[in-house]
Amino acid sequence: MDSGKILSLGEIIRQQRLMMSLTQGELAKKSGVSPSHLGRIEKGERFPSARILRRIAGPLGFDENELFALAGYLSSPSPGIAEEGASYVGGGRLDPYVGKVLSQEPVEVQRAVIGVLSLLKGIAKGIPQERLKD
Amino acid sequence: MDSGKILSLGEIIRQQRLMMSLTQGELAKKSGVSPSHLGRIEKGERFPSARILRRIAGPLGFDENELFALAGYLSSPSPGIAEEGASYVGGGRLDPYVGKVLSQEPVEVQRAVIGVLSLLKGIAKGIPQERLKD
DNA sequence: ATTGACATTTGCCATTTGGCGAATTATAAT
DNA sequence: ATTATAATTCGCCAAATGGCAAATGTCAAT
Repeated sequence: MDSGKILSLGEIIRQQRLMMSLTQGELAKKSGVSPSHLGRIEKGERFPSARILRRIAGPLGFDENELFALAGYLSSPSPGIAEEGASYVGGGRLDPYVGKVLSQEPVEVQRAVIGVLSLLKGIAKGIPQERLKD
Repeated sequence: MDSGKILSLGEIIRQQRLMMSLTQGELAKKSGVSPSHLGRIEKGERFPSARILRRIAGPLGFDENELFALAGYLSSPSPGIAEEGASYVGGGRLDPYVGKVLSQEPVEVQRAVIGVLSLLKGIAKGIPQERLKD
């Protein structure tokens, strides 16, 4: 292997598998992915889907986010944190009281509430601004 | 919308799109994903690959990790939101999606949600238990 | 009612993924 | 050298994804 060469995902996966002293067959057993598919992934003949990546991450000792980033499915983690900050620009933060009240409800109810809110927003859109002042 | 039903990924995506006041065509332009594919995803006729999720996450205001977790591609939700969720633990857990949607709203709207919740509870009280099972 | 613009859905098909089973290669034992 | 076993690769095809173009639905204006 050429040390100056950027490794493809398949090469990284093969390298890591060998580091873990696993054959393709053993990794297949541990991950539930077929040996032939693993071989093709390593050779670059197939590109693994997210479902496959998730299955091989554990046995290969990868963090899922890391492997998804290597595959190009996720942006690199540190910009993600920046984005997270940006995603709160509008309202900023969640009202603590609202969060507390909702967290005591089942998930179905929490999401139902969001559905109703969405509906109300749609309806509120159709109300002229003058009427809103009444 | 059936309040007793867990939302599918497609339903979440549609809901979020409507929350952002986007048509499928507008989201298509912003994300580079075809309108027909978006429609099928929302209707549950197709399941989005990781590549598609990555492209729609930004325009829909999702954190990538969060959307991947909703799709079942990643096992852990976004750590940031999980931490925030933990700080509101009053006995339950706040759904990450719900927390995200609400944190984008002004505080007045967030607190209006409590009224909506009370309303739903009041309505549920007035419905005989047999009717709730339908 | 019709018409036009816009939004959504559907038909179709090219491409890609993923697994079964067979073929080939590699390795160890004799 | 041969033989047996393990490991990897290859042929093939079903299933799923994703986009183009057409069809259908919705809504507002006339």
